Amino acid sequence: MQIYEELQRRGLIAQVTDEEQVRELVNAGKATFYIGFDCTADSLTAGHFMALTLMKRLQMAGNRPIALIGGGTTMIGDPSGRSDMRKMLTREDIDHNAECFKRQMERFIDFGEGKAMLVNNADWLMNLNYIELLREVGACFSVNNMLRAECYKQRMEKGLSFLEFNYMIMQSYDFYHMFKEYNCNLEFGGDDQWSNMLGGTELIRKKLGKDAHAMTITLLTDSQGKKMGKTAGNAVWLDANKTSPYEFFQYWRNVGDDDVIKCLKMLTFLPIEEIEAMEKWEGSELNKAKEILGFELTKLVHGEEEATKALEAARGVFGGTSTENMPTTEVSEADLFNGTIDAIAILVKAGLVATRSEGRRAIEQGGVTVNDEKITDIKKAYTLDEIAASDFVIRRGKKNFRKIVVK
RNA sequence: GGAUGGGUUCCCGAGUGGCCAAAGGGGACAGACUGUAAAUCUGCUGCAAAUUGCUUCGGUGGUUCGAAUCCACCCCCAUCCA
Repeated sequence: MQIYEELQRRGLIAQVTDEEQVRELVNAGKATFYIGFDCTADSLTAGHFMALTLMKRLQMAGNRPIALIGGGTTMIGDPSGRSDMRKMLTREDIDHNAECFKRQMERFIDFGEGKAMLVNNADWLMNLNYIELLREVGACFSVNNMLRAECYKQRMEKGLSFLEFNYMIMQSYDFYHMFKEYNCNLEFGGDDQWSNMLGGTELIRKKLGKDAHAMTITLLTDSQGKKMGKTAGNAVWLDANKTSPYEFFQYWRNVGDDDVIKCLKMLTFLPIEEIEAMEKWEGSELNKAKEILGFELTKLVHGEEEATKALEAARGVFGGTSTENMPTTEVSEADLFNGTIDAIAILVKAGLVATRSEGRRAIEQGGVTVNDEKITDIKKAYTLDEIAASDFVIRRGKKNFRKIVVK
C-alpha cells in the first residue's frame, strides 16, 4: 500500500487541492512539503503531534519535510478557529519558544543532511518592507475573497483586527517564499488552515504561474466534536516537565470508547490492519485498545522506557497491586505545622488540588483516600513517622494518586 | 471624529444602592453506577488560620453608614455614520 492510500485509510486526509497530483507526488517520494507551527507556547502539544506524525510518515515514504517554525507569523497571530484575539507575544518569548520547538522536533524527525529542514519564517518575514510587500503580494489578494473565507467569517461578528487579517497573507507569503527557495510545492496543515493554505497556492499561481498544492489533515476531535489533546482547557504537552509521561499516558488511556480506534489510526504507527482488527472489540475489551494507544503514543514521545514505566505505574495503581512507579511527592520537616502535616496540605503539596479550599472541598465530598481509607475529617493530620511507616498513598478522585515519602 | 449599545467569576449570561462571593446555563471537579469509557442522577465550583475574615464585577478617583449597581474622567469592544 502506498503512502497516500495509507493516509486515506487512516482517515487523515480532509481536503486536497488536486487529489491526483498530490497522490502522485507523495507516492513517488519526491515531494518537498512543509508544515507550519506557530510557537505560541514553549512546548509542542498533543495537538501538534498529529502533524509531526504525518511528517514522519511522509518522510519514511521518501519525501522531504520542511518544518516551518512560525517565529514571524506568531508575531501576528492566526485568527483561525479563534473567537478572540490572541495575547501578543514579545519577540523574546517567540524566539525562546521557537528554540524549544526545535529541540522537541529534532527528537522526532530526522533532520539529517538532505532528509528534512527546519526553518523559521522570522528569517524572511521580519525584514519585509511594507510598501514593497503591498505592491508585490498585496495586489494579488482580493479583500472580497478573503472576507468570504470561513476563518474570517466567524470573526466578522466578534471583531477582527487588521493585524490578524494579515495572517493569511503572511502564511501565503511563506509558501511562496519556500516554493522559490526550496522548491517546496506542497503544504500540509490542520483542516482549520485550509483557507490560509489556499491563499498560498493562489499566490504562487498568480506570481509564478506554477501549480502548488495543499492538503489538510482531519482535525482530531472527540465524539462530541471537541478538539482532543486538551484537558480542561489546558494543553497536553509533549514536554515531560509540563506533562509527565505518566499523565500523558493517562490522557490517552482515558479517551472515550468512540475515539480509541480513530486515535490509533491517526496517531500511531501500528499497522493499519492490526488496528482495523481492533474495530471488532466491544465494551470493556476496548480497555485493551486504550492501553495500547497510551503505550504507543508515550513511546513515540518519551521513549520506550518511560512508556513502560507509565504503563506499569497505571496497572499497579489501578490494579491496586503495586505503588512502584507511582508519581511521588516528598514531604519534610519544613512542611510540618505544630508537628504534623494535615491531609489538605499533603494534597496541595502533591499538586492534587490547587488550593486549600479545593482540598477541603474534596475531603468534604468524600473524594480523598489515604491508603484506601476514605478521609472524612478535614482536620485529619499526620506525623512524619506515620507517613514513613508504610507506603503512604493519597488519592484524590478515582484517578489521581500520589505516593508520599519523607525526605 | 459623531451616535448608539456594551465590558460581571473558567466561559456564556442575569443582576441597576444593603437580603451579593453575585441567579441560570455550560465546562471543570467530586460522589453513586461502571470498564480508568459514555450516558444518567447528586453534590460542588473566589481565597484563607473558616458559624468568621479577606479579595473580586474594564481602570482610576468620588458620593454614601453601605457601591457590581450612582457620579466624573479614562481605557477597551461591537453596530451605524464619516
